[in-house]
Amino acid sequence: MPRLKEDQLKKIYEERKQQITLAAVRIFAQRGLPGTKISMITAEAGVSHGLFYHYFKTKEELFTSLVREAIETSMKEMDSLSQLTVSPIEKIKILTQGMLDENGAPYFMLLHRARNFEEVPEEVSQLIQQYPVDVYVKLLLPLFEEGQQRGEVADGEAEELIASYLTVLSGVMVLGKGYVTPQVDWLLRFVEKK
Amino acid sequence: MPRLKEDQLKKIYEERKQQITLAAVRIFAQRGLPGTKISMITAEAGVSHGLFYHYFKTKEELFTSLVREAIETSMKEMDSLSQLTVSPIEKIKILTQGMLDENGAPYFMLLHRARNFEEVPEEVSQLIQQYPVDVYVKLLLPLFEEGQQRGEVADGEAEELIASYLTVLSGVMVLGKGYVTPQVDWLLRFVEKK
Amino acid sequence: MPRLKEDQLKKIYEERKQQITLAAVRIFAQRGLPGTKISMITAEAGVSHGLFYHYFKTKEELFTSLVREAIETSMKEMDSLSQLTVSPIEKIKILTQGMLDENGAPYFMLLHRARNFEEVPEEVSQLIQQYPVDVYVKLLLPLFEEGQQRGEVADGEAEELIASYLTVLSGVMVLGKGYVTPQVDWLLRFVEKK
Amino acid sequence: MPRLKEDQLKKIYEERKQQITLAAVRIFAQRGLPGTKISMITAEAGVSHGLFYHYFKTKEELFTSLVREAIETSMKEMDSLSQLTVSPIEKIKILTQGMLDENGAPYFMLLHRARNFEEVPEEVSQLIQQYPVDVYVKLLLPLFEEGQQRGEVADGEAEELIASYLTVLSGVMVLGKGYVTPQVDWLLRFVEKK
DNA sequence: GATGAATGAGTCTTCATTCAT
DNA sequence: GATGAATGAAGACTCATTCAT
Repeated sequence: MPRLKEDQLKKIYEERKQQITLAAVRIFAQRGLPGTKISMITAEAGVSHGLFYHYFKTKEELFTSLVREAIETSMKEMDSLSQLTVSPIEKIKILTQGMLDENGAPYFMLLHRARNFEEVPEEVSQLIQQYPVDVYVKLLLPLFEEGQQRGEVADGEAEELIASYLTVLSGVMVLGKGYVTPQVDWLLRFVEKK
Repeated sequence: MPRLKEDQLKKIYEERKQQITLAAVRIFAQRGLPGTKISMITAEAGVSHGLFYHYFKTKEELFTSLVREAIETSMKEMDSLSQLTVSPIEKIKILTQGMLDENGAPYFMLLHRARNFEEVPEEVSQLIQQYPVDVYVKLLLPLFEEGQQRGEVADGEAEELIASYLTVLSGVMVLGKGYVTPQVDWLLRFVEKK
Repeated sequence: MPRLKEDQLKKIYEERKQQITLAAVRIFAQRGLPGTKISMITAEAGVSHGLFYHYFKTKEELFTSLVREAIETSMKEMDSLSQLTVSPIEKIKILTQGMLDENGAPYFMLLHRARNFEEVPEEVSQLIQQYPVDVYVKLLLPLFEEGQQRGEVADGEAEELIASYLTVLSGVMVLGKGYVTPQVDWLLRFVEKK
Repeated sequence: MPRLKEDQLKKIYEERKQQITLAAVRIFAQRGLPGTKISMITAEAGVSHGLFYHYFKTKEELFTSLVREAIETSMKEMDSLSQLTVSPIEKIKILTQGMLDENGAPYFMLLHRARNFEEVPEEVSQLIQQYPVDVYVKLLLPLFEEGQQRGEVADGEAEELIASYLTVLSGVMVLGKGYVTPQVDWLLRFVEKK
């Protein structure tokens, strides 16, 4: 029988896993799947490379689970906008700020990499196909349409407007250091009426 | 006719080199340096992998020379804007169109990869440091200032506006397939006055 | 265009492949799949470990193909007995000699390992299930029945006799060095009448 | 009652050790030394892998001690034949039955593996050299010679006959599942006179 | 005694690069 | 110039072993 309570073991397990996961997100985001070596992740996490395999089956498996997580998180965040009790344009502002947030960036970067570049595991390809940009567009459609009715959001084909705006936001997010991040208010020019 | 023969050989040499280079740009742009295998390049170019080394010393060397070329080309293009005899906002439109041009995209992608991600050869790091985004900003500054004076371009700190716009354009370019590419006129909202 | 004729390349390719294969058979037979390291095979074959992967996809793939080959060869050999124009007991003697033959032993050892021991690739398990000992028994049944009718072969349930004899022969073959190989005439006592 | 407690601990110790040992014999016999992972043994024994190292220093040490045990047991069994008060051929029958006994098989398999295959620890090699098949032959020689004198055992060079018979029995034993185990009476044909 | 987290040596495998032809 | 056989450094992954709890 173990001296350590099951709880304690569980806690250690989850903490270590989280620790490695966080390191992995950062490095995957920066270097991509083929550019990321296990040794980079474990060095960043401060553990031995052997421990990686105590927690994850393969590099690909971890990458895949991170992409899955990123999709879920981004869907949830966009969805949660509808709960807020502010005007549409305010919601769009919040969305914009959220997407430019430093902390979220690595996840978006991951998605970007999964979506466009590189050799990715089959499962990632499938996930990406299941959640094309279009899904986000549909999710945001009511918000933008309401904004148009209220005269807050620029007229025109709402779906294209949303898709274009998401492209811009994603692009900005993906670039990261080396580029100047535009002010939120400037970015909103793309969608504001007049 | 040894002369003729020499010319022919030279021509074949250049053609082959170009053939491999074009393949390399595409694949480097899509997969990055570590994600690109020599075999991918040579397969795409339709030659044996051994031949690669007749034309290039190493994978890194090719990557580096492509980055150098990309920098030169982009500098030249921006510079050439000043020769045109159209209004500032028109020039910015042309710039925008140029950057979104399909053909140019791979080069920009390459630059993007060199600028942000991945392990790159030392020489590439140096090139990138010599040509930060700021250099482009300075290059475009007269154009935007003139635009502001004429009331065509949005007010505000011109350098930040340029840098931000370049971020937006670069971001859009980098995303590629999987995202909706915004229309040029729509993108111009970011810099247009009113 | 290659300087070497396609034939020559093909020849080199086949020779090298054969060279590695032979080394592999010996070592797999002696050490089994998990006991065989790629470095052992390539050292025995006198090539670099990298070359192994020029000719084979994985260690498992090679093992599998060898098992397949072993099955085919053994089936063919038993089948070819029926072509001979000698008495049944003579054929059984030839079979016995053939199975004890040093050269064939590694292949049988391989089959034995695949049949009984060790972790083997899924495909090997399937092959082994498709070709149980029973298949050999059926193949030899006419031969033994004719022998019984002629009074050359011991009476009794022919199928069990064959199966038992194959067990004995396989066992002897599998043991190899460290044990005394029984004389063929002595082994024939198991099946000879009286 | 520290005394009682000590006894109990000792008992638990021995039981656990036995439990792991039994699991190890089975798996070593089936998979060989390199094919056996500590985790397989501990899973089979139903304990954590860490516990293995409370009872054994290394995998090799356990394997070696098992081989030693197998040698001792087999020597003892053959030796005990001479105590019996039955005819030589009866004794040979008992020997045969003993060797085919399911329970003993794993030990013989172990010996077989140690004798022929695989990478074994230096100490095992030495044990095997100290107890070649020849030792068993010498042990059984009086028995077979008596059998020949009585006309129960086939004529001929007794030592070769014994060695050959041991080969046959060992072979049958080693094959295990997948093969038909011959009946004892049928195997005796090999040594019986007539 | 017992557990499982942690480590690192050893293998498998990939792939950039060289080189004989 | 062109090819593909050959090499070996580097990276992914496994697993025996240690050790804190």
